[in-house]
Amino acid sequence: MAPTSAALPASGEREQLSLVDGLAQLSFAVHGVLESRAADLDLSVTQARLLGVLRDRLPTMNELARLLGLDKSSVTGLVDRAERRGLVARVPSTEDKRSVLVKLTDEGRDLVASAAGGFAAEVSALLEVLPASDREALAAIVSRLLVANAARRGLDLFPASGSRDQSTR
Amino acid sequence: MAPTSAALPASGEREQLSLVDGLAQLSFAVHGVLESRAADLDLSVTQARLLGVLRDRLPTMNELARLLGLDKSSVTGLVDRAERRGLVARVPSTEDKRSVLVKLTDEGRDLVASAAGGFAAEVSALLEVLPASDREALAAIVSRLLVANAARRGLDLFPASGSRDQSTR
DNA sequence: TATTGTTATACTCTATAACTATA
DNA sequence: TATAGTTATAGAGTATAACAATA
Repeated sequence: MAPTSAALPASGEREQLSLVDGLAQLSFAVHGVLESRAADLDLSVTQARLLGVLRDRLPTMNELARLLGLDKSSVTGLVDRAERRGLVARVPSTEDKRSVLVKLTDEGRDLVASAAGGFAAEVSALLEVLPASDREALAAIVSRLLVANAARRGLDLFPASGSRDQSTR
Repeated sequence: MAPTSAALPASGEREQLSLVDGLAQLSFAVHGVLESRAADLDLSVTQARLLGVLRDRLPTMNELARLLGLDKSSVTGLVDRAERRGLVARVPSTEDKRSVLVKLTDEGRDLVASAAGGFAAEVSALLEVLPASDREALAAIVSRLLVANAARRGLDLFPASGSRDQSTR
């Protein structure tokens, strides 16, 4: 189920990977790890993302839709299926009677911890072929890249640090 | 449609991104770029992958299934929809009358070139926030990482360089 | 009137199982 | 008998449009 080849980029003309092609292949590899670790727990990547988002948030359906980049009607079905499995629960909002909050159940929390652990272990294994100096340099550069782009788009890279939940108001 | 946050990893406790979390977020960012560039051309990521795989191959349905990591019945539908749009064509094999070869049409080739160009441009834009020295270091490290892991799994990172097509026999 | 969430509907993507035609 | 491909069927995931309840 894990896609092994990059497919779209890297038409394969050079003998050395370009940065764009390299990042594309790396991205597929990491995405494939996520896919297979989630599948081990009978989770799709989407369900895993849902649980991941809920780890440090108690969002409304609407906020969830924005966090996941989906239409609200898609989130209805997504949460339906997760709720049917006992991984999340809908909680009526007291502030606004139209709203519904979505929270992780204990079972959901266990499952997402498990998935995150497996994911981290397998990505770490991928990285073991690199010398420690490369890993340190890579961490620093990737961090700079993400921070700079997040800043450029006015996003919060560390949502749960300062104020508690509901970050995207 | 592009997922902005990493969601699963990065529970958000540190003030500095770990390498695993960073790679996860980077992977989501790159995947999101692929998604949105493909969507611009009314392609799903799956359709884009199909076209990408076909750029330098003339595989049978069966080979295509292995290349994409899908069941052959899934590939039937995938190719059906692409064929209906005029992006690929089925060609009966002369060697084995059971087999069907799948090839890119001219229109499909144009479209995938367009998609690849847009993808490269947008990923390059993401990278522009980095100093050139970081980009060079990143390219070198990512390349080492991919080559080492490919070698560890006995894979061919440069399929179309030596022998022509049908690499995964 | 505007917003929140759900429902109805439709399409893509995916898999399993059964089938047809060839080998 | 085994392999290549398709079909039938089922389910997840997604979106658009229409709706009910609440603001």
